[in-house]
Amino acid sequence: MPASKGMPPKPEGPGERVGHAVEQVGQVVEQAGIAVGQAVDDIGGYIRSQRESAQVSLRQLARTAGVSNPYLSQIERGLRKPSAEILQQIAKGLRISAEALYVKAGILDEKPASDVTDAVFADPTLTERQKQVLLDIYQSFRRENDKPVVLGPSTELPDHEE
Amino acid sequence: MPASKGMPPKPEGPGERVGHAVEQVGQVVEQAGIAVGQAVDDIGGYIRSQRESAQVSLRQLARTAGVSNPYLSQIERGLRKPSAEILQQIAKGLRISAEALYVKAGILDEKPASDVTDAVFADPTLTERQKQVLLDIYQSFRRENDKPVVLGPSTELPDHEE
DNA sequence: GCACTGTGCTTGCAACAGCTAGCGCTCGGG
DNA sequence: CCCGAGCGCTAGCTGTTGCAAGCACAGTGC
Repeated sequence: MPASKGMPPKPEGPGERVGHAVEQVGQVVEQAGIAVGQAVDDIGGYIRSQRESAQVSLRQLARTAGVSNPYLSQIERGLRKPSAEILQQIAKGLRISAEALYVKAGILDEKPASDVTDAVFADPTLTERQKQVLLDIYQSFRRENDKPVVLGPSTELPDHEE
Repeated sequence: MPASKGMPPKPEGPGERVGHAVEQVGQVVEQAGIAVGQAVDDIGGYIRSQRESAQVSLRQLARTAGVSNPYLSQIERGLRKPSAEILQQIAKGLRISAEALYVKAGILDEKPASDVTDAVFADPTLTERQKQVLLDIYQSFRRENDKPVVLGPSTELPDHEE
């Protein structure tokens, strides 16, 4: 495999034997990359999965997050270890909480689990109607997540358009 | 004042007039340092005050925290900006929560005292974006409850009295 | 064919984080 | 006096982070 800049070459080699060899080398390299990513608690893979489920390109996220797109690419592939400030910016671009990324990056402990329904009912700052509305939305979100992946993008697209 | 390494020289100059001038220059320098520290939300000053109230020397804290003592000195004086990992180590040495230092450093928002927020963040059945949407609605409901006149007294006043 | 726009990635570099080696100073003991 | 232990800090160095410039590739329209 020749050293090429930019996109990796297509696996369509000139001959089948060469092509098979190229594919095997590529798999070894990919597995090494995955091992590196997992060694840092896979924050890069998590960012990529969030980005893909939001159907946003790497460049678009880099722009909304305010980081360079090569650097975001390196982060997603586990080649670099971003600071908390960068994670904060990426979270802003993904419209998720920075805390979620901090937990994945290992700089913040995951909060103990507690029940949303009980907490909403017990909250003294909400009216009863507001509690019901919140819980209706909560339940509909959970129903969406119980459905097959086919229904996932259809709910995500309206948010993406906003 | 000659350029000296290590500790600053004692203000006991050879003459009173010289001594007074040295003190005034020293105060100006100190005030400039304080301004720099405040520009980064005074995480350095906060660490120093925690260390002093624990009656621990800079070297002792550096040792228990596992960071170099010159670096801890620079952090306290606002000359360097520590990463979250270093803050985590310093928090361990001070026996305080890392979250407290993250908040001071500006990489973590101070948590609203709410069980609902915790519960939503911890819920494994929601995606990160759904969590954020739910919490945005929750916060806007609470803001509405701060202005009962807007939504009409018939729904708000009974709950408000409770 | 071409040019254009978009995609994700490579490469090299500057700035910064964090460290080591060492400084001057204070204090206490011999 | 000396020495040792402790104090906080300076200066120089190395490795890492985050970036800009640029690459190859894919898709679209003329």
